[in-house]
Amino acid sequence: MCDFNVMQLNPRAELLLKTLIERYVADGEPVGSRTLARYAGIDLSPATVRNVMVDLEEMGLVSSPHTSAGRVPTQRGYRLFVDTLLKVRPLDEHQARVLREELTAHQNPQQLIENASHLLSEVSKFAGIVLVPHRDEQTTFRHIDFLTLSARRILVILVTQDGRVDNRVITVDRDYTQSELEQAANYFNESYAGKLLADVKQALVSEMRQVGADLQRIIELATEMARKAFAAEENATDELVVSGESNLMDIPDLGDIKKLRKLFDAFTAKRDLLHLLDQCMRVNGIKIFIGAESGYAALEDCSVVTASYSVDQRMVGTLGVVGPTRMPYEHVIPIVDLTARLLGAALTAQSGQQARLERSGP
Amino acid sequence: MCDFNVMQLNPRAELLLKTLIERYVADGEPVGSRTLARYAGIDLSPATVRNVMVDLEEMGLVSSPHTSAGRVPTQRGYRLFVDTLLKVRPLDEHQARVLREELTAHQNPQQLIENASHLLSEVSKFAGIVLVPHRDEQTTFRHIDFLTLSARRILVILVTQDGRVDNRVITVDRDYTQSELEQAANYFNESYAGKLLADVKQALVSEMRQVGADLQRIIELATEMARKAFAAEENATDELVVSGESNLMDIPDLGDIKKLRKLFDAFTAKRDLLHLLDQCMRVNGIKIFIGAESGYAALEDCSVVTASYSVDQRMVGTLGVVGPTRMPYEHVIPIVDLTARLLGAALTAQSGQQARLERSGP
DNA sequence: CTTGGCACTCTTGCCGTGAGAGTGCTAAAT
DNA sequence: ATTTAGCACTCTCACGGCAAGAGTGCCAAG
Repeated sequence: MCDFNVMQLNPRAELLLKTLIERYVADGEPVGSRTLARYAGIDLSPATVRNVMVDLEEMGLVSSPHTSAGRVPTQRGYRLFVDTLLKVRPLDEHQARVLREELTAHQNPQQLIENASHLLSEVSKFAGIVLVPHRDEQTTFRHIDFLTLSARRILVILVTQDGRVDNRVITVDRDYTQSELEQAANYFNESYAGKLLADVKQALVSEMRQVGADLQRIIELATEMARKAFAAEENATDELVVSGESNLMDIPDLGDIKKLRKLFDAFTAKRDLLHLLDQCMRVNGIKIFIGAESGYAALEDCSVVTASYSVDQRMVGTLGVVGPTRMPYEHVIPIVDLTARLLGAALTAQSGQQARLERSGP
Repeated sequence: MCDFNVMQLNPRAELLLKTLIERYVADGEPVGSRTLARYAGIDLSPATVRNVMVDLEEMGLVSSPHTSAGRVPTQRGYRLFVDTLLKVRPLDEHQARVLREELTAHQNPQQLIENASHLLSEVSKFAGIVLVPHRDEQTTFRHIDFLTLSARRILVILVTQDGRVDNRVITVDRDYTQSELEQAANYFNESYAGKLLADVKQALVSEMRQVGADLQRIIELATEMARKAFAAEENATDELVVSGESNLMDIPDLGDIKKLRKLFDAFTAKRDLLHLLDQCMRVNGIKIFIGAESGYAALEDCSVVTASYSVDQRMVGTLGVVGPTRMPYEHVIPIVDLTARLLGAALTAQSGQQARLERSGP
């Protein structure tokens, strides 16, 4: 009869829904027809407003907790609101300055990521999350070091082009001298610097057959270790940096300790969040998950506002804010948006400078 | 009149206090004279028990929340309990095995630390914490790498003897070629491997004056960078790894969201916890802070059970469990104790193997 | 020193009540 | 046809009283 996806509201109903959500987001209390009439700035009697309310209720945009309470927005109501009614406020100049000052290129990637997460939570007053996908396809090899820790345990330090440092211990089948290891590292660093990690692996496989006997030993060694190091790299869960979780404890909407607990467990487990953010990677611009839309039980009373950030026009990660469904979207959206831009810019500045340096280098 | 520190309880009072605490820890409800009489396994009437209770109450060991509730232990009651009445149960064999299997030497130090923290929370069902002090005096230099990220930003990778890898970006005053940087790194690695970080710094200062002109440049460069890297290292807050915070949300004693919030903020801020754990470093064996004894407001309704762990007979860090004051101490203590031993052993095994390896090395 | 008895206190849950808020409906007004 | 006023109705919430239950404190007897 009436298709919800293309449902049309008359301007008055829109205005009322909009102010209803604004009021509800502001005080967290069901809003009645009288207050709504007053705040909408329209000259209507409460009775008329009530008539509109039953329409909105039929459309599933609002609901009343009980007979004699006001109305609250439903999930679908929020959805329509953010999709069509929301006017994003320009970001408060003070907050914008804080973000701009803190997210400068004078930090290494890890620091930048953590900073972005921290700032998201600080400025939004909710929890900030930043996803850093570690993908072979996207990372280029820069430098490797092998250090013996004990008899057959070797510390491998892997540096990628963008300055990320990763290290892990691998166990090998026989003893190697430090000088063997150094030769292997040198070989790696000279042959493969600047190549994609994936290509490095490829190359290693084919090289195994072609190379002369003198190099054979070193390559063999390097391959064994690199295979292990890279294999681990491949399986490594993407990194998720979460900040300001405890902000969520002040939110009365999540007052129920059990909900909070589920949410915190989700932050610890990270799996669901990773998956969610991963989906956002493809989308350009802001993406908003309201309540259960995310599909994860732990987030059912939350909304997640995300944006992807790009380095050199290439999307490399996602960041966002997790807060209660009743959050000031018009406020949170520009925060997430600006943070994504700034983080992207800061990371781009680094990789850009670096690329330039290498093109003109020796 | 009566000195609380040397107060003597007759055996019966001791027994009653002990069972009172055991009961209270078990159900979290004030225990009355009737139940107490029953559980103490002693043949006394409730009335007699009540008489003892007033004595204990006068000594400040128990208190009643209101007239017609049973008694609950006070902080001082817990203190006396853990000091003199507590019989530590041997650790459940299953749990002990889990710990032993997980804390093996086949992990790098970072992994070991995180694992220990995770296990502490997993097994105790409270929050686990591990302090990893980064101290120049205790860390020995192993290896350094310099990589240019962009014009004047250099990525310094510092590896310490125990396999910890640290990296940071430093900004320098003029451009350096990669080969200059390599020379500098080589100089460092050959001259200072195995020395204490503190000594390395010392040496650098004096060396500046003695060295010939050809090396001068490199040393100058190296010094500049190392000074920055080490300076940062010095200021770096010690590392604190916290796990299983969300376990605390299930504890009804901390039901008050505000308390929980304070506690979580403490985990994030880490400052107070660091300080507390730092104090424990000096003490051998288990140390227990009950309620406000720690002196930090955030921990006022918590107890902290800690133990230091040692590498090669030298205490290098502290670990422990944060939980409600009403916790099963006899259960938590052996967990913390064993974890500290195992972590120490695992770390020692690595450094030991390594020391042996180096002595016999080239 | 221990015990039984008893009055007393305090919490907890329950119920009813009344005020307040807001609705839904209907009939009148525009 | 839309808007409005009026009114009965419903539901929540806070309050107070009340009875049951638990446990104490004290006293006097064993």
